[in-house]
Amino acid sequence: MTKTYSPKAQEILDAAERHMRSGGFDAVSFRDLATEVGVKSASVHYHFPQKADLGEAVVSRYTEKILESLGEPEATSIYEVRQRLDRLIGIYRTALYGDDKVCLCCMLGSEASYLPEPVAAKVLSFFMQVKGWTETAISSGAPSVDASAIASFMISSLQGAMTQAVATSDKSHFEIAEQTLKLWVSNTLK
Amino acid sequence: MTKTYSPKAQEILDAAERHMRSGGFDAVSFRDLATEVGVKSASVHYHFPQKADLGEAVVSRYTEKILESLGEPEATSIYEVRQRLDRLIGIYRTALYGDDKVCLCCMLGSEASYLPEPVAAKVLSFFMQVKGWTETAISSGAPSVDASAIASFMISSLQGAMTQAVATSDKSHFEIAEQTLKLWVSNTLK
DNA sequence: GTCTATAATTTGATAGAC
DNA sequence: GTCTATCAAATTATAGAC
Repeated sequence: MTKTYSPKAQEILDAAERHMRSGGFDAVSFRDLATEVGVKSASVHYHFPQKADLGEAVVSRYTEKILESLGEPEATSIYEVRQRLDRLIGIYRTALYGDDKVCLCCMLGSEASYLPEPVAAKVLSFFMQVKGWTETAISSGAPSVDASAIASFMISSLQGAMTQAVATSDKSHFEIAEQTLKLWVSNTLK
Repeated sequence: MTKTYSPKAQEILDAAERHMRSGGFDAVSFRDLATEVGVKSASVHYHFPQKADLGEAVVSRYTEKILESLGEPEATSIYEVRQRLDRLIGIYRTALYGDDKVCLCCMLGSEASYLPEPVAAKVLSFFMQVKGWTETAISSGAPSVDASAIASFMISSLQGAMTQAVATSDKSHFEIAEQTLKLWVSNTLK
């Protein structure tokens, strides 16, 4: 079901994703994208007729990338659950440390009510899938805990830590969240 | 040091704040604001010549509102620390439940690198002041804990919970964060 | 796939009358 | 303080040639 894109379309998606992560949906313009990838804006419209199409494509591709790098969620022990949760943390860590930006759906999630409906739907889908992955990881290796609540809280904390880190140009907020969550998880899982 | 605004200027600030909370800085336009408050766009420019002026004013006023409603931070016991932290939680709760939107600096914080520099500075100031208030609340009533880390983590979690709640139209993410944080705080303060 | 050309709209912003 | 009038620039988007 994964759509494939030509190299140029991928360049466009890369640029669009960067801009959306910096300033939100309105921060991407067809002309700017075109200039950045070395074509004219009409060519960008050829690949993605409407801006909502572009938004959907960016979010879908992003969701696939993330789920792929998360890998299989199933765990067979509490030790493995912790390993899976470390992967989740790593996703956010990579986003923040790699680009000094908030992650895509952290940005677009805040703007949900402002987005074209199909884009908002993709953003919702991202959150459902990431939370689903996390729940599966927890409940498969630690069946007696409230996997849904733990997943929700971890995603909340990691996302907010990224936002605070970007807002203040101080990544220690993320370090604190990571440390605190790991300790909290090991006290919570049993 | 608090600037005062005419009733019309306040209406403009109210409308601008709403739009910024929905879709970020770019989601407010002078014409839309003007229509909403019943004047022409030139009149909005009279009150706030540049868009950055408007942004600064919105964030400054917001910061003052929040700090005023937080009240005095000093606590004389762990019980009082918990009361102060409940007020902090209440700020975010009110923002989410009152308007179904993320709080202002949650939105603008993510966009920090995209904002006009003076606006970004005001957003940074918001975070410093709210974190400072929280640190004072904790350290005054519970001197032996790491107030800075607790403050950072609470703000991260509350903000991320709001984002997740807005992105998924599901406020239970906030309820979970609130519950979890309260339990975590009572285990952490001693 | 990419281009030129262009349309229709919106944007931030200013000058000057009332 | 608000208005009319206007501007230059930027925006999304389309038609049609190559």
